[in-house]
Formats: sequence, C-alpha cells, structure tokens
Amino acid sequence: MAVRTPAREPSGPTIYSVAEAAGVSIATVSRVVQGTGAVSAATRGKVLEAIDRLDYMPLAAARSLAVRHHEALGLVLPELAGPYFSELLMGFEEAAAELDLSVVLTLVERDRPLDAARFTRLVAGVDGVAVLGGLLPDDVLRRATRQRPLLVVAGGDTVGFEHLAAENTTSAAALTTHLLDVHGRTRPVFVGDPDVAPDVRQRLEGFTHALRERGLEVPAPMGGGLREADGTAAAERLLADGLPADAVVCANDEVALALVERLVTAGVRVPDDLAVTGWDDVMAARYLRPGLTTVRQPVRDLGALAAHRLHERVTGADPVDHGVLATRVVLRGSCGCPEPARSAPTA
Amino acid sequence: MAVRTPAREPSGPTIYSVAEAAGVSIATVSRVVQGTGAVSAATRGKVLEAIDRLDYMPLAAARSLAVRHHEALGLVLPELAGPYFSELLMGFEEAAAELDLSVVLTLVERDRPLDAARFTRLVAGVDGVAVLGGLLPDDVLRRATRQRPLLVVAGGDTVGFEHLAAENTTSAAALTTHLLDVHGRTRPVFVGDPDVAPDVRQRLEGFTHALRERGLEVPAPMGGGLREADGTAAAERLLADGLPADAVVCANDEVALALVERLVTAGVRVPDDLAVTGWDDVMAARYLRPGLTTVRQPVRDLGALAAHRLHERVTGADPVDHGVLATRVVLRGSCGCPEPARSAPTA
DNA sequence: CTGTTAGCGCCTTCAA
DNA sequence: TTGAAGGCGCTAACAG
Repeated sequence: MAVRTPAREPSGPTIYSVAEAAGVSIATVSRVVQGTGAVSAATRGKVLEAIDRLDYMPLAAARSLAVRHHEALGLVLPELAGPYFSELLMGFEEAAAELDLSVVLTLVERDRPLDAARFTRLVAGVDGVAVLGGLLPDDVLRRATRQRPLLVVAGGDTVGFEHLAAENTTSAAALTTHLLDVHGRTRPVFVGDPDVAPDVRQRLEGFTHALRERGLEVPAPMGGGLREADGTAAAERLLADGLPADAVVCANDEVALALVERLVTAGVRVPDDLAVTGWDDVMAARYLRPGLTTVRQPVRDLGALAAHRLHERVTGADPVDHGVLATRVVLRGSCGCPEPARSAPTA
Repeated sequence: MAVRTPAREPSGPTIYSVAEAAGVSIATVSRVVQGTGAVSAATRGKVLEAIDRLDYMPLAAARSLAVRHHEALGLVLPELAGPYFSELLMGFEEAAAELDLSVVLTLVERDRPLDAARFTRLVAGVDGVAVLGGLLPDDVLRRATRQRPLLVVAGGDTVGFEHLAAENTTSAAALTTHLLDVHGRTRPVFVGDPDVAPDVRQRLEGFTHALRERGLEVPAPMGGGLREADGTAAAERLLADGLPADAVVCANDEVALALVERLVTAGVRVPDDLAVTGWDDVMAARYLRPGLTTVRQPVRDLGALAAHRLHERVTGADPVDHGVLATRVVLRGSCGCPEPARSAPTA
C-alpha cells in the first residue's frame, strides 16, 4: 500500500507564489510558462525571473486535471529478457518523447501477474495504453478499451482490438522452406509452444504451412517456453529420442542457443547432423560458432509505431485495425549456409 | 508538441456520475473506492454496482492533485543495451509495483540528450527520481533535488547526492590481481575510457591499484566506449602495435567479446597469448569459447533498492548518503582458468 | 454511517 | 496586454 504523507508539508512553489513574487496574476504566469497568449516583454521578464528564483515547476497532476490529458502513454510488457523488449521499449519511449509524452511502464513477470487493480491504475493515469499480446485476458483489454485507446502489440491474430505486429508466419515459412529446399532437410521439428505467445503460434503456423506445401508430415511441436532452460530441455528430449530430426526451428534465439550448446556437448554436429534456427538475432547469435541463423524483426520501429498510433488515437484519429512490419531472415552457419564475415551489427 | 484536445469530448464517468447513479454523495463513493471509512453493506453494494455498470475509474490526475502525491517514481536510464539496464529497470519496477507506485521511464540516447525541459517534465510528474550516474550534469541534478528526492544509481563517487551502486573498484582489483598472480600475466592493459561512465572509472581505478600494489608500471587505458564496435577497434590497435600486452581487462562484456572475436580471427590465442576479461556477465559471455571471465553485479537488487530508498525519502526518511552492493567475479576460460561446466544461469 | 464543503494547482474563457 | 473567476475530479475534514 502506498503510504500517505503524514504531515502536509509545505508544498513547493505554486503558480500563486510565482504570480505574487512577480507582481502579476496567475493567468499571466500561466501564459509565459506555456508560451500561450501575448505577454509584454517586461512582464515576461519579471515572471521568468520569479520562476527561476523560486525554482518553480508546474505540477503535472494539476495541469493534467485542467487540460484533461495526462500527456503520458502506458506500456505493458513482460519480463525484459533479451533484446526484443528492450528494443521495443526504446522505440516506444523515443517516439513518445518526440511527441512530448511520458511513458509509464508496467512489467508483468511470471510470478507476478498483472492484477486488475494494477492495470486499472495504469490506465487511469495515461491517455492510451499499448499492451504486448498474450499478456492480458481479452475481457480485461475490452474493459480498458472503454476508457482509453488501447493497442495490442505483437498480438498474433488478436481480434477485436487495434493491433500491430512484426510479420511472423511468412518468415517462418520461408525459413522452413530454406531448410527443406536449400539444405535438403526432410525431418524438421518446431521447438516451442504455440500457447506461450501469439508470436510463437504464428511461427509454428508458418512452419506447418511450409511442410504441408511440400506434402511433408507435420510433427507435433516440441513445446517449451522461451528461455535457455527450455532449449536445454528440448535438447535432452531430442537426445533421448535418438535425434529424430535433421533440423529444428526454434521459437527464439535463447532456446536455439541453449539447445545447440547441449547437443554439441553430446557430440551432435551442427549443422551437419542437425540444422538449427532461432528468432530475434540476439547478440550471442553472432558469437556462437557456427553463427545462428535467425530472423531479425524491426522491433524498434514496432515500438515507435505503437506510440504514434496511440497518439493519433488520443488526438482523435480512428483506429487502424491492423499493422504488420516486415522481418528479415539472417542466414548463418547453423542452418548449413556458409558463414558470413563477422562484423558488428549493421545498425 | 503535444496536441491539445480540439473538442472537449464528454469525459468518461466521474465520481459524480457514480454518486448520482447510486443515489449517494460523492464522499460515499470515494469511501468505497478507496476502502476508506465505514460504509454500510447496502450502500456499498449500490455504489459498487454503479461503478461496475458505468465502468468508473478514478482519474489519476485528480486524485494526485488532491492527495498531493503522484504515486509514481521516475527513472532515467541510458539506452537499454545489454542486460544491465533491463535488469535494473526490472528490479526498480518490481519494487515500485509492490509499493503501489507506477514508474515513469525516461531514456537518454546518444543522439538524444536529455534536455532540461524533458527532465523537468519528468520530475514534475513523480514523487522521486532515480538517475543513472553520469547521465546528467550536476547542476541539473542539484536543481531537481530542490523539488523532489533524487537518487543517483551507479554514479561512481558522485558527491553531494544520495547514491547507490554496485561495487567496482575492489572487484576490478581482484580481477587484475587474479590475472597477475594466478595466471602469471605481466603486461595487462585496461580497455575503456574512464570518462565514459563513473563505473568504468572505478574499474580502471581498481585495475591501476592492483598493478601499483605489485610495483608494476601502469599503462595508459586504451579508451573507447562500451559497445562492440569499440572492442573491435581496440583489437585493431592491439594488433597494429604487435600485441603489446598479455592480458586485457575490458570495461564490459560487449567490448571484450568483440575484441576476442577480432583477435581470434587474426590468429591470436585466447587465453594463451592473451587473457581477456569483461564485466556484466551477458548471455554471450557463456556461449563464447572459451567462456568469458567477467564480473556479475546484483543489478536487479540495485534497481529494487533504488525504488525502496526513493520511497523512503518520499515518505519522510532521511537520505542515506551511500550504498554499495557486492559483486562477484565469474571465472571462465578466457583468463586461463579451466572452463566450468556449461549450464543455464543460476537464477 | 452519510452528506456538505473546501480546497489541491493549473488552465481558460470572458471582461476590462 | 492583463486580471478575475469558474471549473477539472477527487479527497478529507467537519457536521449531522
């Protein structure tokens, strides 16, 4: 519980103190502070001097109440693991800053689900909210929608909400087809659980689609979360089953990296015995030998676009149901491709 | 510029609408909403029903103005590169959430310095601010201090502000001594620029101290930033100079990783020809072969502690000048130590 | 147990 | 170009 201030300490300088100090009315102070309306140079000078001397700073809450705007955007993200969410956050924050909006961040961790109260408090303090897909139940989102513009990011085929995402299905199909056609693999499996995140579900769909198109049987996905431990576990199962595949399409890089690590230790040769791909292009994907073939998403743009879309809604624009950003497959050694020259990331 | 609402759209339900709908006074509604004061079960029921039916949600700004508290903490961080800042942010957010405080995040990027206006707006909307060390000039911080409790995180020997940091100097000295005594290195150099961040300066101080203690000459630090490109550049210079060292202590892991990458490509053997160490224990440090010897910091705790300290200040406690959290040296193959068994991170 | 009534600090017509 | 005054939505005495 937030502790309430015991004593009403003398709050800092207010618009009244400044007005008094400058010998003008609060209306005038307000005008010079926001550069609104016309104020004579002399008066402006007096006010500015007073502001500086008193260290005056308009109280955000009071202003918000008056203008009926929070001038802030909310963002709900899961744990900040890997570069994905950080990038998203950076894009969002940068765009918000450009729009003179602040961002209120709320994180949802595995052991700390977002209770309705926390979410409500977030919504109550911002002009619009962007929520990562799969984090909140639909009814909670629906409820928020009645209060503020809401945008679902990377929400798969979220229906009924405006949403924005990077392309998944097509890239996953392309990646899978690459494994089949270019590297002649015939028994690929997908490592990941479609119910873990909408993104993963779409990647699995692309994978499935590619196999079907070639008339190949579609093996059941191996399941598992998105963390290194899940990759290790998947590797163990593959080993226990006598390596029943010649290619694995992993839900993300963390899983792929840990999986490769474990398999290589067990003597499996990558990519000769098994081709492996990931998703996200994390830093370690470049340092692994062979380099990890993966998919790079324009995550930062996704974040920026989310902020802009939200702002448009706040200022009156109509919702734009969908939005999909293109991704790019990054081929490296782990799928069997020749290893590209090593270099720092190309921005 | 934030666009002002053109039309005064009919704002959502207010405490008045609810009161009217429930046939009670706004005071009663306020009471049931915050669970304050005593309300008869019957009345409470009516109010709750009305709230639910109207989808009422108290406006944060109005409440803040009335209670004279924003119930929010501000956090200023640089670009969210690597796991360091993400962890810090997660710790901060988690602690804040526990205290029923929201967090307003502001990022400072290289090409987007924090102008006074943006910082002021942040400060004006929160009850306290935590700022990463080295990001803002002292006078800006000083000014903020007059408005709100302020805490500098990882700010080196910041003087005049309450601050909190992970230990750097001692670990750096221990790491350096390890290179000298255990692995018999005699010509170590430091890769990093002390002016880039307070943390780096302290690491260099530890490095320097260790050499002095052994009566060794202290080479000038090689300089450079904290990104992969800086590591590559340092490697180039080392190669150009004919590898004038047998050990390098890098300012962080990104630099160390890129440096190793470049040197290995050039035929340098790590750790035989050159021992290398980093700082932060990023994921790639574990996947590199040999594994990268580095230092792990309790970053998450640092973030959580920052939020708690700030909250204490907001609720009246006195500032606690300093605070230092212990770090841990993680020995792997890159310094010459035997490679530990590979495994997922131990929480 | 419930209602009345001042503010909280700022913005913004409306007059002067 | 300036000031007066009402209102934004909510909290918190203070009465009843």
